[in-house]
This record gives sequence, C-alpha cells and structure tokens, in this order.
Amino acid sequence: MVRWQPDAHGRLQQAAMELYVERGFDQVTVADIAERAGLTERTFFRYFADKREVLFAGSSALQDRLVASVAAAPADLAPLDVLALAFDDVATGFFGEGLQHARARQSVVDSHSGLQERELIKMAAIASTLADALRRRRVQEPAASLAAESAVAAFRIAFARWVSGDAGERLAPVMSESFAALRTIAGGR
Amino acid sequence: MVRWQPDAHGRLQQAAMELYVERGFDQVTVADIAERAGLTERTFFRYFADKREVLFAGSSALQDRLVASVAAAPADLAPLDVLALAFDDVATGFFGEGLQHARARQSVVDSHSGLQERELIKMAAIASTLADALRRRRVQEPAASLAAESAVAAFRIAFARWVSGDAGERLAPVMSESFAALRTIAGGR
DNA sequence: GCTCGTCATGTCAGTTGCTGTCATCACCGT
DNA sequence: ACGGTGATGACAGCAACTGACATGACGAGC
Repeated sequence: MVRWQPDAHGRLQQAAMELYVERGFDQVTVADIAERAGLTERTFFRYFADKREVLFAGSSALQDRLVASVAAAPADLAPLDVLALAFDDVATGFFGEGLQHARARQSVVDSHSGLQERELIKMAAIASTLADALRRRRVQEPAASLAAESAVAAFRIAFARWVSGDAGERLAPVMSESFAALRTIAGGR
Repeated sequence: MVRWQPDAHGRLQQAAMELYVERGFDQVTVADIAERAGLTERTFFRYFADKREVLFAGSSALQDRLVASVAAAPADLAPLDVLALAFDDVATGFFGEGLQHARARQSVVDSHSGLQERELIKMAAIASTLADALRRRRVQEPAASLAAESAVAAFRIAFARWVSGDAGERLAPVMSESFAALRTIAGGR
C-alpha cells in the first residue's frame, strides 16, 4: 500500500486539461483540478506556479531542443537558415494524433486572453534563448534578435495554420512555406 | 464646489506609475493607488480592467496611428517598406523628455513578468491589426502576418535599445537600423 | 529492527485581485 | 421643481496565491 500515487505532476496536468476543455478555463478552480487528481490545492501550487502554467509544461523541452539544434547546425549557414533548420527538426513528426491534443489545447488557449499572454511570453523566452545561441555563432546584434523573433513568428503562424487546417497534413511543409514567405519579405532571395 | 475632481483616469494612471516606481509593482495594492488618487478601489476597476492595464493606456493610440499610416502609404511599396514607413512616422519625435518617462515605465515593466506578458499581448494585437491593414492592401497570407510580426519585432528591439541607450539619441535612426538588419537576416554572414 | 532525517503532502489562515449589486447625490434638461 | 443620468461609494463575496507548520511513509545508518 503506497502512501502516494505516482506522477502527481502528470495527474494534475491531465486533470487540468480535461476540466479546461469540459467547462472552460474560467469555470474551473484550482481546487477542482486538485480534487480530480486526488490532491489538494496547495499541492497544485507546489508543481505549477499558477493556474495557467499547467498548460505550458512542454515549452521548455521545445526550447532545449531548438537551442541544441542551433548549436549543432553547419557553421556557414545564414542566421535564418540555421533557425529554419532547427524548427524543421522539431516539426518533423508533428502530425496525426499530435493534432488532436494540439487542437484541444489551442482552443482552450485561444479562448482566454490570460493564456494567450502566457503563450506569448513562452515564445518570447524561446526567441531570447535562440538569439543567445545565434550570438554564440558570432551573429551580431540586432540581427541575432531579429532573426530569432522573426523565426519564432514564422513558427507560430505555421503552427496556427497547421492546427486549424486539414487532418493528415504535416507541420513541416507548412512551416517551410512560412519561412519561405519570411525570406521573401525580408528581401533575401 | 464640484462633487468630483476632474480626470479620474489620469489621476489613477499617475498615482499608479508613481507607486510602482517607488515600491515596485508587487508592493502596491490597488487600494493604495486609489487612495493616492482620492478614489476607491472599486472606481479603479471601472477605469482599468486590472492592476496591469493602467500602464498600457497609450497602446491603443499607437495602434491607431500605425494603422492609419499603413492605410495612407503609397500603393506600390513592398509590405515591409510600408511598415517601416509607418513605424518611422510614430518614432519621429520620440526623444528628450519622452525618454525619462519611457525609462521609468520600462524599468517597472522589466521587473515583473506579468507586465511583460501584458506588453507582449499589446504588441501582438498591434501586429494583428497591422496584418489586417496589409491584407486590405492585397497582401496575401502568410506574408501579411509575417511582415507585421517581424516589423513589430524590429520596433520592439529598437525601442529597447533606444531606452537603454544614451540620452539625446533619437528613436527614428535606431529603428531604421533595426529594419535594415531585418532585411539582412535572410542573406549570408 | 529501531531511530532519525527527509520529502511529498495536508491543513489552515491570511492577503489581495477582481466582481456583482445596490445606494448616493450632483448635474442637466424639461 | 422634478425626474433621469452618470460617476462614485459601500459592501459582500469568490478564488488565486502564499507562508507556516503538521503529518506520516520511506530509506540510511547504527
């Protein structure tokens, strides 16, 4: 007989997601989430800084993977090519059942401005660390920050199109198109 | 003898700004702000949706001016040139005593992640309306959104550099440089 | 096999952001 | 004079979050 069920973090995440989808973010209290997970409100706040953060657990893994990919890219690529490569790396494999979860999650986020704010700051954090990674490759400011911010914008826009598009479609080609459009705008060939 | 002092909105804004600078955002309650403005907490929330919003009153004016500028731009310009023109229009005249206020405000925002989130969503709203304005000029998606997001990034980065740079410097040339850098990110080196 | 420290969790009380509702009372037009 | 309007105050209440302390299973070391 174990005292605590395992994976409290995961149970809280799943309970929160379910309830947000069922009732909407505002109609769910932290006590509701904790109860469904078999824990208390206080414990929720030991795992997540606030009621929103529970929806953004994957963000730091994404960030780490992108930074690693930038660090490993061939040395002679232009900044935007480095970033396109990194995002293509994470996008590969995004389709199918990933779409189901992404759609549910996105519809929750889209319905609440507080969640959109949180999403934006996560993306900004990713852009910031990508700019760091570019600077480590001797890209100067403000080019590094601009490339990082623009690339993240290309990713966000592609992701939004993918989520709201046809099932069966893959993220990677949508994103390639988005980066291509960015190059056209910025004036490169 | 008037019953109400005039400009409750402005008094609340000023009181909030003063207190945020004096004590830091977290150490100020809405009741504190209302008291300094000679009003009640409840009245604060009639003018501002929440404790953060009081720092972002100028955002909608900026947005309107940018959109108007895009609508008025020559018809044959490339999307990014239209946006560069619009931002140059609003940047002209940003220097001197504007810097003092901008610096104080920015140091408050920079010290609190909740305020950064709010700033990001304001910028995202501006990007979104700028994308609309571009689409009205027959720019297609995703180019319109990408141009708008990238231009806003260029603005944000330039603004940050201007605020933390030398006094006496003007915003407009810093921003021109930022837009120029944006055009180079797709190319080599 | 007992003890002791550790760690995840629970309990409880308190502050504060924010909302709904109703009362007040100067001002303005008729 | 009178009634409507609009800005404000007063008050009660909920829920997000925090700090402090208690509890009890587990493993390490004796």
